[in-house]
Amino acid sequence: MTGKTPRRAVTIKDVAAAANVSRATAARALNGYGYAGEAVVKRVAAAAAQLGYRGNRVAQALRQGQMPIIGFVPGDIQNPFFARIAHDIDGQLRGSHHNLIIASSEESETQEQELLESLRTLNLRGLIVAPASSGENAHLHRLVAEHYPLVLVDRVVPDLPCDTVSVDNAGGAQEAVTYLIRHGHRRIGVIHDESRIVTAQERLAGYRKALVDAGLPVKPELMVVSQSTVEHAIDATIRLFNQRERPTALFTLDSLMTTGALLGLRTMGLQVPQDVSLVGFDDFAFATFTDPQITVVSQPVGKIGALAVRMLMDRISGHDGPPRHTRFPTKLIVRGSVAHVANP
Amino acid sequence: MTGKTPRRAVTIKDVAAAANVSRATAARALNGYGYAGEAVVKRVAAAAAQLGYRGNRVAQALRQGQMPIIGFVPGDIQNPFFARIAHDIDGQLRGSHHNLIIASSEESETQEQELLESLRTLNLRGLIVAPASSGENAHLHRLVAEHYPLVLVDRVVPDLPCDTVSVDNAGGAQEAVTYLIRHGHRRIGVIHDESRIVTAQERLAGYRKALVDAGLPVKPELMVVSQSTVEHAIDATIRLFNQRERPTALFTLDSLMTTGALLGLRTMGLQVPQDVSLVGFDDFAFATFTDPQITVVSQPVGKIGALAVRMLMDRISGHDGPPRHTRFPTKLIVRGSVAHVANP
DNA sequence: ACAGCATGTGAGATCGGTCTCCTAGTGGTT
DNA sequence: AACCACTAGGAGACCGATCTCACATGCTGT
Repeated sequence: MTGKTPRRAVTIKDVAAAANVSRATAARALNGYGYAGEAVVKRVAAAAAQLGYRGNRVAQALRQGQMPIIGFVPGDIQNPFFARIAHDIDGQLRGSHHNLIIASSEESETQEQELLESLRTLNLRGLIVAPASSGENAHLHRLVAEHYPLVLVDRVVPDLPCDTVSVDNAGGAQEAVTYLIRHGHRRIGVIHDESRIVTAQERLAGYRKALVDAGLPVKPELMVVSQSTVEHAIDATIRLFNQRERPTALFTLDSLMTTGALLGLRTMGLQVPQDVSLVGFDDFAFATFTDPQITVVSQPVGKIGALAVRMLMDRISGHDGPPRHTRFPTKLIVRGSVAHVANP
Repeated sequence: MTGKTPRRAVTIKDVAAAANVSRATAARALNGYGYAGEAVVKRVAAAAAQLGYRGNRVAQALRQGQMPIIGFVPGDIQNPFFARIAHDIDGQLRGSHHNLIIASSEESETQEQELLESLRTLNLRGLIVAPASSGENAHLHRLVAEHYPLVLVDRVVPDLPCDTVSVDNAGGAQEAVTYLIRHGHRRIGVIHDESRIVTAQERLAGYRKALVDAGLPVKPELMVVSQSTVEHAIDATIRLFNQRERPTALFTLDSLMTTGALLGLRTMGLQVPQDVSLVGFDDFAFATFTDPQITVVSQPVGKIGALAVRMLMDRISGHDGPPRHTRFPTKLIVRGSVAHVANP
């Protein structure tokens, strides 16, 4: 060990020289295409093994026009929902000799744009994106226009002609709120975020529809805005329940907000479900951990990543049909956080 | 829209042609090195903007020998601890024009090997790894021997000469168990995994040391093995507490096991801290969520990723000193899950 | 007027593979 | 003996960007 080996990788040229053949022949022998004599194949393989040849995927990618990599741009990798999807994508990809590159947009539109731009120039095979915004999204439209393989997960952008995998947010929310109404609740609060994010919009729409269908008024004072973090949700909950006429029930739009609501209610000394009934969108590990356990709208998280990959691979291998949209149904999981209230 | 635009990217050749200069000049104008006339620079810039030129990072990478990407190989991206670190790495990397590629080893040694092999051939700038095993790790040794920039996080491999960022697992565990001993506990159970993973080994060593230092026996029947999942930890807890002479306290080696222990104890009808005192390694969102809140050994998670990136960047930019090892101290966060017991 | 220098630009090599095209040798057929 | 089919392997183009080198200006100083 002389200490500083300047780390020069073994190239196919080295292998060819060692096996005493040309680069072309070495490549043929290693990759098993075209004609290659048995003796030569053996010699080349031996030389490659001996030198520890590993090929250079960058060079291969340049020649072939793309990298055997697909990109995933979630809203936030720390969100267990996206972590799970990332995990599933990774699993589904394994074996197809593709790597996964994860780059979180941190729910920032501009960051998302930069990331997509950056990933595009890497010549990835395709992208799976959960767009941070439902707004303009010119960058996504551009990708689609270029026929760049793209699948949207969780968040659907209206009018963007590409494959999507999502869940029935409106339906799930509607079911949850209807369930509360059936238990006699009339003043049902909701914590939602500013709803640049499509899923939040859809869930809020479901909340509205449930009320309207039941002939109940949609009251602005029952709808408080919060960012999707535990801390902000705590504040929002306290604001909501500090009103003169309190809600008797609360619906939260994602698991972080559900957590925040729970903590906020506890801070205020309000008991679930005696004082307040609670239903949250999105099941989460600790919903069964509390006392009482929380009633939630659960999404089939485990199916989303796998299906997205299948759709993407389909596109990559040339499928050129019209955009396909899959919406998984949600399921109301009844636990113990909702109580009946009497109506005067 | 004819429908099928075969997506041919704009190359520098196109830009050069449009600006009526040579490729070399176009490159100079765009990258601002060497001489370039003002008028030409403008013309080229205009042409590039007009055509939507974006450069091809694969080609650049081939020419320059490496990709502006660093890789992160965590044990499990679904583990909030690693998700947080991934998030921090990403943040720290942003602005230095590097992308992050995350590829989870799923705690499998062979998968880790394949991933590293695969990432190596992508000519990444460097790697941040949390090795799945403390065993042989020939693949890691090979990387180090090749002077491939490598930083280990969370899990230190003995004798591997590379930079590491970890926490004081032994010390933290020792502090936790000593804390239990001071509260009068003599039969202290521990749930640990098979400990291929270094952190688990170190934490278990801390448990042992605390007992030995206090002159207490280390009893095998108080140490149960469980995989690091909630489900397995529930089983392990039940096994542990089904013994004739029950432990009065329990120490768990990570947050998933703490969760499992809590659920297991609840199933058995045992109250924390009245029947059993509990301390967990690693703080987690829901430790403050339970009643009582859980006393834990917390790690400075937020510092690990950022420091790892700084160390890695340092190596990438040529630093060639001896391996540096940072161990962050842990902190015992006292909440309400430990009670005093009287000793006969 | 001409050397000497700073400046601007193009031709072509290069990175490490892949792949097309071409040549050469072998064996079989007529 | 002439021809063809087929196998084996080499030469060199190519992917897209960068960079060295050479060349062509125009300007200054003597």
